[in-house]
Order: sequence, then C-alpha cells, then structure tokens
Amino acid sequence: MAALKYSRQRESIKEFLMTRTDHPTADTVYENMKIIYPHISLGTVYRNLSLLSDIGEIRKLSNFGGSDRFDGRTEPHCHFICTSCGCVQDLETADLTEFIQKAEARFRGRITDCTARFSGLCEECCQKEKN
Amino acid sequence: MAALKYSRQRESIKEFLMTRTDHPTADTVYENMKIIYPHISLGTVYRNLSLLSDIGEIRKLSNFGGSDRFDGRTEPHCHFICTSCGCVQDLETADLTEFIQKAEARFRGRITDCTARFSGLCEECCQKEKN
DNA sequence: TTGGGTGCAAATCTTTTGCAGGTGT
DNA sequence: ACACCTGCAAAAGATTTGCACCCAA
Repeated sequence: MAALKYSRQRESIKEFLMTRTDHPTADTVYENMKIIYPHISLGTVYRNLSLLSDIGEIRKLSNFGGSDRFDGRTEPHCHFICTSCGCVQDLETADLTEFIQKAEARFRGRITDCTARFSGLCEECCQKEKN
Repeated sequence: MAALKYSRQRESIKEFLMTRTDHPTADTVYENMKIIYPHISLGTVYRNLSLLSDIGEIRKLSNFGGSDRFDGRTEPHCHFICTSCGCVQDLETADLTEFIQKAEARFRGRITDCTARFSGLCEECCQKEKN
C-alpha cells in the first residue's frame, strides 16, 4: 500500500460528495470539478473516486443501470432507485444489522457487509401516477 | 411489445443458465454457446440474455465488480460475493419479504422489489485464511 | 530528492446497434 | 410473406492506463 499524499483535487471530490445526497456519477463529479479546476481530467476523477472508495471514505454504488455512482455517506444504509425517473435515494433501514445476522446464521462463510437496494416508485412519481 | 418467436439459441442459453449455479457472465455464456453453435455471435448472446431477463425468465445481476452476471433462478433470493476469490453464490434469506415491508413502512413511495447482496469470505476462503 | 498525483490521450472492456440475410409461424 | 432473429462488424459508453511532467513531504 503506497503512502497517501495530499491532493487538493481529491479533497474537493470528497467535499463535493459530502454535499450531495443524489449519488452522482463519475461524470457528474467531473463536470462539477471542472468548475474549480478547469483542466482536471476524467482520469484523475476516476482515480480519486476509486482511491477514496478503497480507503472507505466514500462508497461506490455499482450499476444502477448505467454508470457507477458514488456516495459520500459511509455509514451502513440502503438505497432506493425509482423505476420511473431513475433517481437514487437513501433509505433508512434500521434492521440492516439484524438482517445480516439472520443471513449469516445460515451461511457457512463470513459475512461482513450487505448492500440492499430497493426499487419501485419514488414519492414524486407515485403522485404523478395518480393524476 | 413484439411477438416472441422461437429460437434455438435462446432456448440453449436459458437451458445453460438453469444448469449453472455460479451466475456466469455474458462472455462465459458465449464461450459455452460456441461449443454448440460455433458461429453464434456475442451480440446474439447479449440480445437474448437481455430479452430473457426482460420477460423474467432469468435474472440479470448488475455489476459485481466487473461484467454483469446472469442467474437462471428467478424466485426471490439473495446473493453473496466473496471479497477474496470473487465467487458469487446464492443465499437463502427467508425474511426478504419482511425486510421489504419494514423498509416500505418508513418510505413515502412504493417499493416493489429488493435486491440484497452480501459480501465477505466464502466457506473455502474462510478455511484458507485459518491456515 | 523522491514517490505519489495530474493532465492528456490512447487503450480496454463491456454492451449495444445497424444492416443484410436467415428462419419460425 | 411478414416479423422476428442471427451473424458480423462497427459503434458507443464507461473505466483504466501509459507517459511525461508537477508537486507535496
């Protein structure tokens, strides 16, 4: 494991993700970083996203249908994706730990993490459907 | 929705998936189909996998780190991926429905599906670690 | 000074698609 | 015959990587 050196790009990427709750894609991060660093490259964004997610400072949400998304919240929580508008939201699920324990009880290996993803209609799309 | 016509390639792909429990990637399916149909194309494999998954005869498991994987089992069940060897296994989780209900109780939209994915060490890798 | 970080561009990998010809119904 | 399906190849997207230069420690 290489020693980590400070980089303002990486700090900005992390800060940016902390301010967002919509789980942006790498490209969205890139677009926003360009405002601050006009010459930043997509490669740098990917490298840092991957690095941050490796050291656990952000979470990478693999394929919700298109590009990967990134999440500044690292505590365990679940995600919801709307099948109509495609938005991704956080979901509070208090029983995640319990759920993991139950699963581990009947599994012959070791479970350390769980990613639960719900899908359906978000509040907004639910409303629209009624009209 | 277009009318569905029989195709031996599609049947073989489905049959193949039913015999496997390791959730192969499109490329693995392709390699195996080539044994039966030497001239089959990767495009055909992708088209059929996507079609079968649309009509619910197979399940598509999006990004477990690399390519998508496909599952011949369609009843609700969870998956486990080993962080060490990368294998993907089925996991029996009886309480999935209950888990969904609990989540829906505190959500202001409608939840219709849930995909839960566990990670950790599989039985084999657990053993190896002890040595 | 040194090794990590960056920008740039090319390369890779996965998946999708246009097209012309083949095939089930 | 009419759609749908296929093989082939090119295209499209997303992510990774090689390289030369830059910068934090």
